[in-house]
Amino acid sequence: MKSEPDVFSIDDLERDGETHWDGVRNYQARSMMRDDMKVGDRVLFYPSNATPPGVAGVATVCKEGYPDFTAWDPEDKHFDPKTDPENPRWMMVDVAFEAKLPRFVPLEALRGNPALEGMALLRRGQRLSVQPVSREHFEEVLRMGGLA
DNA sequence: GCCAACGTTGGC
DNA sequence: GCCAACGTTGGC
Repeated sequence: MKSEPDVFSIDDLERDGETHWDGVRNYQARSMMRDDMKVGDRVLFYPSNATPPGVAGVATVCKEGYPDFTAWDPEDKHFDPKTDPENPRWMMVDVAFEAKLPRFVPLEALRGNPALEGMALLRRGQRLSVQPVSREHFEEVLRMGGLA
């Protein structure tokens, strides 16, 4: 899962313990949070638009897909006037802090590791803020970061 | 700041 | 349903 560090960083997650992953307004990402993510699933926390971008830590899903109520709040940056509270369009999950990686793993290092070939994050033009990661790739990233 | 990639919108 | 215009993402 990607987050811009100016908006919400791994340190913010560590401080808060857990958070609503609100504000996602992309159907593919919405569907993954709604359909695929289960309590206990582990998440790589990726600061995007960072210098450098990369994987900073690990979180776990602690609440499964439910309506992103910020979509109905006209004051919210991600307000969507077209979503119907009776039939919510945007969903989110809650995630809990697990760990910071002892060593931050920059995007450049991910790209340089042949074991990560095929990872969705490394595809050209990949903009999805929520993406699947295979077990093998996940464990490889943890190894690179000095965990497990 | 640039720009490639890609999603969304809206006229037809 | 097509597709041009436009907006956003995000690495560099």
